[in-house]
Amino acid sequence: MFFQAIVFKGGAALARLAGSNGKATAKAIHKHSLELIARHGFAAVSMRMIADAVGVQPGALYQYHPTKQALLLDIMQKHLEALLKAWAKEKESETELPAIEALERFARFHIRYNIKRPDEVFIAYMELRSLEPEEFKLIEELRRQYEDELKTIIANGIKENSFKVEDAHVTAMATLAMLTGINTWYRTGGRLSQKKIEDIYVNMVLRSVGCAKD
Amino acid sequence: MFFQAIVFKGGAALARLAGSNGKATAKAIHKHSLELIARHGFAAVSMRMIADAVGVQPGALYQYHPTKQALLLDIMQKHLEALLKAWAKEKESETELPAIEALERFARFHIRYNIKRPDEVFIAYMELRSLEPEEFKLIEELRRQYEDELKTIIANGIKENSFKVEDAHVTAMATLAMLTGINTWYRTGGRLSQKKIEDIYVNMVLRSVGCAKD
DNA sequence: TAATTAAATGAACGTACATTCAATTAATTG
DNA sequence: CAATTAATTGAATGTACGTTCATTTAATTA
Repeated sequence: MFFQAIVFKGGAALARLAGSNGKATAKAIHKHSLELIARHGFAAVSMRMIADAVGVQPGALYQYHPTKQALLLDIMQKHLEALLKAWAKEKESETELPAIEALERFARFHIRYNIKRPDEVFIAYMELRSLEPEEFKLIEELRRQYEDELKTIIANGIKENSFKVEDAHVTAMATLAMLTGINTWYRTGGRLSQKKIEDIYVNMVLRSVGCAKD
Repeated sequence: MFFQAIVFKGGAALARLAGSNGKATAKAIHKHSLELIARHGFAAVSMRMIADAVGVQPGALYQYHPTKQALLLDIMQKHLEALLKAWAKEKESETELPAIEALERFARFHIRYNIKRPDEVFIAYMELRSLEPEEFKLIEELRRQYEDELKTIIANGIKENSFKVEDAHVTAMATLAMLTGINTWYRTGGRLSQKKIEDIYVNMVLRSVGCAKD
């Protein structure tokens, strides 16, 4: 007993001496698993890899999430809820905008938000298949809520005769795919400024619904 | 020896009796791994799962691909090469089309081709990260070739003054993202016919480059 | 400070993984 | 049909996986 207590120093303390953090805060786990899962995919990331990145033993992770899957669900859910909340806040400034301006505002919001959180966006789209049916339903519902925001804007534009569009749902899906696709090629410090890219996309979106800006 | 030969019947024969195929043709392996990888992701699919689907023992797969990764590379490479070949054939009918018509032709081709091969498209996009750097370069080069086809069409449209577009590259990326995104929501037998969907998207694409059709 | 609760460790469990290989079976060829 | 080559099996190898847990360490509370 006595000897053991002296000889086997606490692993966290040793890890800290070796440069690791050794503090498995929920925030640190979230941050590191986000990066690892975005880079390698959920199935290719092990709890050991996450633990290493956090600077902790694998077992410590189970203080925060009961399973590996629960960790993934947490990442996706937090992302989508934050996205919805951010959009709700954006909306509340001016509630009754004409459809054209509402669409532009949505497009700019979506681009900015997604460019700032490429890992979350990628995971929320790519790892749906790693969820259990029940978890999947939960995430799909949040995603649907967000898509509905755009669908409503487009439907309003049709009603107002601002947009010449055949189908609000298909148009919303096409628009979202286009906007979200920025993440596949955009890198900070590239040829074009973020503002410039934003303008190009907004222009394309507005034109594609039949209301050219220029 | 003698007894063994009688008692332990060839596994392939037994599998065949049990309803499985037991013939690991390259085609069968390709087909089943395509489906499995598209559904579960490369990292989540084991050689055992593929072997089961084909109706064969895992070891038999190694007659056709030296590693699991080589199998993935084969799927992606075959897909992109077939895509490029199909587009080359589509082009050869009428070589010097006006940019507007060339863009419409490309859009329709892309939609049709991708809707017919959702698994290949999904894998070629999603599993890039599962490749080694050298393999990645190979696939990226094929993808770049395809993207360049659209970029050239758009650049020609700018030269001809048919398109009002700020940046050929960004416009090409945005257009491809929009078109490819159909696969995320399209299901055969849905509310809209394939022709209708095609028309809606072509309309949006043409409008987005500043040349409305109607 | 003492008692209590929370967090982290290190080692282990059983399972599944990609891959290999000698032996067997099937297919091809002369 | 005999000889040869190719394909497949079944079993094994070593590794890594998610998760558990008694024990130790740290943090909180009284």
